[in-house]
Amino acid sequence: MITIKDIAQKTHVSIGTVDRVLHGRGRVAKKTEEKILALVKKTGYKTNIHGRNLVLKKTFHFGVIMPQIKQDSSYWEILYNGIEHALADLSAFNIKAQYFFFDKYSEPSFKLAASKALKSKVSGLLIAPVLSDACALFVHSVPPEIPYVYVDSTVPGTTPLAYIGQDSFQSGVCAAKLMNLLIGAQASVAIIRILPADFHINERAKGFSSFFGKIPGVSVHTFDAGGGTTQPQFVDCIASIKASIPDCKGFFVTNALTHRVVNAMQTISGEKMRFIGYDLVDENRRLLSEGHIDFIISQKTREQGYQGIYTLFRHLVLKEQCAREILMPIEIVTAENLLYYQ
Amino acid sequence: MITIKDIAQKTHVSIGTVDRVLHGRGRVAKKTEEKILALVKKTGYKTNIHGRNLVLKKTFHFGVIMPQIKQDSSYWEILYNGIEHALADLSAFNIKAQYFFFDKYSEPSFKLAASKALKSKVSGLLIAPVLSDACALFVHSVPPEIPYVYVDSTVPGTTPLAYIGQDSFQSGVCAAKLMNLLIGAQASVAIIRILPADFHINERAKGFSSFFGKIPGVSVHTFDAGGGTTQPQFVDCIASIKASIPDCKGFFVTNALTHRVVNAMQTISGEKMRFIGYDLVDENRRLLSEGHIDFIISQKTREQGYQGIYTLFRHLVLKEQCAREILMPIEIVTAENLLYYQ
DNA sequence: TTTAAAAGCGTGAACGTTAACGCTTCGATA
DNA sequence: TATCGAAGCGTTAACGTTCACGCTTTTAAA
Repeated sequence: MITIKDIAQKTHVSIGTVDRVLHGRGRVAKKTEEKILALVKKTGYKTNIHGRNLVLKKTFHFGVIMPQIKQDSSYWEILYNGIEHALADLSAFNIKAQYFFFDKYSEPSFKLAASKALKSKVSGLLIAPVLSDACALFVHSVPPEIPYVYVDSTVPGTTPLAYIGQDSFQSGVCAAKLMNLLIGAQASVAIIRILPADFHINERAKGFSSFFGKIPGVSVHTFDAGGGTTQPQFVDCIASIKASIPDCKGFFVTNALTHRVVNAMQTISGEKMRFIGYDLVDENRRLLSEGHIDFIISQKTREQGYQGIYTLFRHLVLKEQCAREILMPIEIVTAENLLYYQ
Repeated sequence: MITIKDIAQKTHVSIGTVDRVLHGRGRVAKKTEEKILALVKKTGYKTNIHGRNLVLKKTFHFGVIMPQIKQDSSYWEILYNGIEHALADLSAFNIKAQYFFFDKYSEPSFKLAASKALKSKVSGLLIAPVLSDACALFVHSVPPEIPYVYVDSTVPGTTPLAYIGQDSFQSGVCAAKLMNLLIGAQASVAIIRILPADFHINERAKGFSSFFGKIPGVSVHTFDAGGGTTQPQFVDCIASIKASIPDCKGFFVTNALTHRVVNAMQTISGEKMRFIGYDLVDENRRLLSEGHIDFIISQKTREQGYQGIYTLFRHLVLKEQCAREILMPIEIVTAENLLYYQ
């Protein structure tokens, strides 16, 4: 392995000079600098991470700004687990994560969490920008030396270090293909959007509809339901939806609250219905394994958290380049392969 | 962070003594040793990986014993990619992999590769034991200080450090569920086992059959085809299979050679057939995206390679405990979500 | 020409761990 | 009573990198 010492010897300077060049700390003659950089390039010198970490023994503070873990049926716990897993894998390096949770239905709550994060002198940020407007405002106040990575969604007009997410539209297409297999070529199917509908929810619904646009025998109806209502109210809502399309054979629920729709449906009628929904939260897992949900589309939320932290690590600790966009596979989960997801 | 120096100071000995205790190099009084170990436990001392690696600057040689990359329609290239990816992620550590490829249809070839691996003084082995008998024989000659990890399959009666693989039976069950959706409740379906059939191939077929055992309307027929034959011969073979079950609506091919069956079928008749097969090799990807294959079951082969190397790393470099068995998810891939798999 | 500042570069200590080497002390054997 | 070896422990250099500090040389201003 080639070291700073090697570079120094071959260019007839000291390691201090090489170090200054490598870190752009100036105070080096142009000719010397060029000579050194040329050799660095030629030899493919890469700084030894152990030497560096030993002397820097610097603790990196990563700030994580995300919704409260228990929101969306504890969907966010999956992201949290992925983050913690990455931190464990990187325990050889001194990395500390500090969480700043917010209420995904409250912009002030986001602002509070975000400003707290900035104040605690983090060296990088991992953000789940579900409140995109508030987030856009916030990231413009983030100093340029602090990189931020988005998971789950992205925010137009901002410049994150990376975005790690999903192709929501295509996941809807994928769900539609499966639904088509389940209900056949002649039927009606309902899309349930749980309010408040965010970017993903709309994209998923669009993707789903677009697939059936090519299947003339199937008609798609889109409905909205209030996710925050009590279960009796929710049941009423679902009941009226069902009443409005008598030949409905399947439901596509565009977020993790799939289980609420299924449970509501079970109290309404014993009729066999097909359900496709999102995210492997506990209640959905149960209904899937018992055969009440047919398919769950999973977006590798855990992996998103893992990759998010790893991206910050690569950039800040290893000082490496990293991909600007990582799109996660659209995972199809059913009773028969559920066991091996987590 | 607590260091050896801290331990030494608090126990009133030198760092040399602490080091000897930590490495069991003896030459330490029992009382001193106990005192040190107690403090180590109490403080939760963990050796700093950077300090260690700096001084040891030891290069770890991992040996990889696996089939030739191009066998099974280049299936093994996927494993190879996963291995290389892990090595890249671990480039901060001095790890070199040396590959020992063998012909999966030749035991002597395996023996040759394996003995070469042993001779090159590797500190750990990653083995794809597709030739399980030859492998069983071999691993008994591996000195106990050299750990070995299995990927793809395992070998009964041996003691690997870990096994990273798949639940073949359940993947067959999963395939059957999808096939059932594709062909409906009244039909015949064929299982094609490509010879020579290995452990996985048989398990997949069994899992598939077991699912349809509960569906009286569907009859399952199992056939063997020679994978090594020329394409005209192969076409004849498939043609005779088709002729023997006139109401056959779907084919389940138990390995990566799915594309050969599909291609053969296309030359025989234009009739619409359903296909479910294994592994995302290039030719299968193409047929999947063009709609000629309905589903591909993928076993995260890439991830297996990655995890295999990472397990050796954790054990040899970090000296950490690791899981004895890692089972990969059974991934369902179809035209609509293919794009995001690699 | 003298003086001061700036440019350019080298030195050395520190980070935590490892392991070879060497120094005491003590009991046993000659 | 010497001599020897073993037991027990400490010392030290080395790994590669970083950066504060200080030294010499050049340049510019007085």
